Amino acid sequence: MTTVARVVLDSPLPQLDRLFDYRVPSEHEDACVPGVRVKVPLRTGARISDAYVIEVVEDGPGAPGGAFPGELSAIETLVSPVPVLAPEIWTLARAVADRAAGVASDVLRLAVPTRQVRVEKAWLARDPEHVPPSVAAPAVTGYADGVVEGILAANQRAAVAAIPHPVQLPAAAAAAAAAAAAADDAAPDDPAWVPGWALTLAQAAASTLATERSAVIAVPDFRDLTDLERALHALVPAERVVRFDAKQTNGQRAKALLQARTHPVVAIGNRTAMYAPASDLGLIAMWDDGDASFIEPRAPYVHTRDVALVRAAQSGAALLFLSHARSTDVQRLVELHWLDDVTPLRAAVPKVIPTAQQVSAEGFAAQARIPSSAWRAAREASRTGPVLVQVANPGFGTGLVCADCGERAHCRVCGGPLGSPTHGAVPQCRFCGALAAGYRCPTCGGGKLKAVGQGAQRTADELGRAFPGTRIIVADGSRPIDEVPARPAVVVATRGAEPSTPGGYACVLLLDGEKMLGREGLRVQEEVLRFWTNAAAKGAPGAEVYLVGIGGSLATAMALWRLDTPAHDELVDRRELMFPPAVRVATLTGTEEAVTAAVEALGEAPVGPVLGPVPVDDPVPGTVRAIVRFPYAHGTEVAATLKAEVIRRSSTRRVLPGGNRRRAAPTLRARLDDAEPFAEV
DNA sequence: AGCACGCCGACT
DNA sequence: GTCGGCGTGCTC
Repeated sequence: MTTVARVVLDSPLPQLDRLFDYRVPSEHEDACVPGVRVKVPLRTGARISDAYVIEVVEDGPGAPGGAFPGELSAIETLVSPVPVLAPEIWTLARAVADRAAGVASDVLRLAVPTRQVRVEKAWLARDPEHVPPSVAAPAVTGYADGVVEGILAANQRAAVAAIPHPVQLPAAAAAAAAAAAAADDAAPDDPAWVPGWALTLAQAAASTLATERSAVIAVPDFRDLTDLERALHALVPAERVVRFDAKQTNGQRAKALLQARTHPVVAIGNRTAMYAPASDLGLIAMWDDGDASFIEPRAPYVHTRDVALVRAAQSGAALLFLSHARSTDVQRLVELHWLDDVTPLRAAVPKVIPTAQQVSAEGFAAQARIPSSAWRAAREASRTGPVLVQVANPGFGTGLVCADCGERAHCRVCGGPLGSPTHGAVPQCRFCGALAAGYRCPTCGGGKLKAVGQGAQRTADELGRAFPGTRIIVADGSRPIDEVPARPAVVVATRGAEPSTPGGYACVLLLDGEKMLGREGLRVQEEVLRFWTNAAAKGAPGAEVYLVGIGGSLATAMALWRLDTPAHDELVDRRELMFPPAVRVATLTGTEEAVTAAVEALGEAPVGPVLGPVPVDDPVPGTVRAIVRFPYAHGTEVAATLKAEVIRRSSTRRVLPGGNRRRAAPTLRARLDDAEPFAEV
């Protein structure tokens, strides 16, 4: 009778992506439980691999069938008795990897931080009797009575249109009121305002916590995380909120991970939060799933939305996607009736006023870009509170041209476009950053450059002249501002970098919309709608929002605040073209032979013509790439076939045509649901 | 990845 | 007759 541990190796090799059996030495029998880290010998005893124990079984004379027939090696070291890999996170990683034809240990690398001895010691020494304070279930406000609560209670799933304006936190409001009554020392910048979505998610999380179940919430960026955390702290004891984010040290992440496993908590954060091992999961939620930050840059490149969908299916927890502009991916699930469609009470949607007139010629003053109605409204509003002006580009202009002949100025190093970050600064390449002092136009020899297009700085300069005496604030990627005070000012911000203001802006101007829509790409329209709606939602309830230079169906959708309509229309187009997310895609790269064989192995599963193979020279010359499209219903089968092909190729030939051995370049790589090939369609 | 096993050319 | 070449395949 021996104790056998089935382990998953920490290896990126697809042929090792399965469970291996090892004998558990008797001195480790007590501590060897699922989730602990071990070191195991591989092949020859000299090679040691890190691994996680997945299950522990007794293997005796009446051994269970299917066990490894040969003689087992013993576990080399039991690294720590702390079980860091929760069973449900293993199941999740396995399913996420399978869906993407990837390797489970790659997913585990995203889900489990590296070991932190001090943190583990502190956790082992914790008081096991300690019970954190319980939480009262708040009402979810701003929606029809009981609608969101009903979804949570029944573990259902929904796409939820967010409340499109800032809201005041109930508890903080009460505290502020009490403070004002006792002594008149309220803080000048009131921390009691958060975006509507943040309060809704905090209320939903608190309701879940009230039933002693956990919630996991993923948001795209750091500022969103701050907003959500602030809202949660008004409803939930700090001890019950666990944060996962990219800026954390490894120790902080390791601590958060163990904390999440100990008691029901609200786990919040960026992409990695979706892998938080929160005990007894009751709610999975995402804010603004269309944000590109949710695209995982590490193998197997699984989008957080897909992780959420897999986890929801496995856990049976409620699932909420909150956003203003709906992604086509979520729209697809709504149209399948897999997600319910929930909208807030329409008491205070932004008053969007599209102004369709065309004012796009380059080099005009700000005044000329802004229609007179919007101009008057902004001027009026800037007397009482801050006005937000959204522009497409940072800096002084979008680019530089020769002042004499009008030829576009390019970098001498890499050929990229030149720009000038501040007025009068030395021109700099926007791609490689090289400075271009003493630039001479290669066409006419002229030495003077002028800016074309309007950046945030130029718009700010012009507005400053047009609004004498008004404070002008510029916020962009290089000068981020989280919040501005609720005082008269004009805030010029690039899309996505808009500061918040307590209570919301008095008026919002959305400039450059046409320019933003002019970019090429499959998801441009979705993205622009996100930028517009997220900026519009920074306005006070019912504030006027001028959408400049836009007409047609997008303007109508904005004016009616019906953001599912463009998502639906877009999805109809994608179905016709067979582009994602109407279908799934697999990108295959490698030798022509391997790629062709992989396409053939897929048999009848793909739909539409195979795109390629075309030469790409990406890892090495001689590489080709093909894109196949397939229906969601064939996903399991396609991923399994491609994974098998990758394994087959990884353990056979590593020689490229020409006879030179290329050990670094695998003959076949498969990547599923990669949006990049379509980014410029 | 690494490393052992296996079937064809030049050596004491 | 054997030593060793690297292509092929496996790792509990």
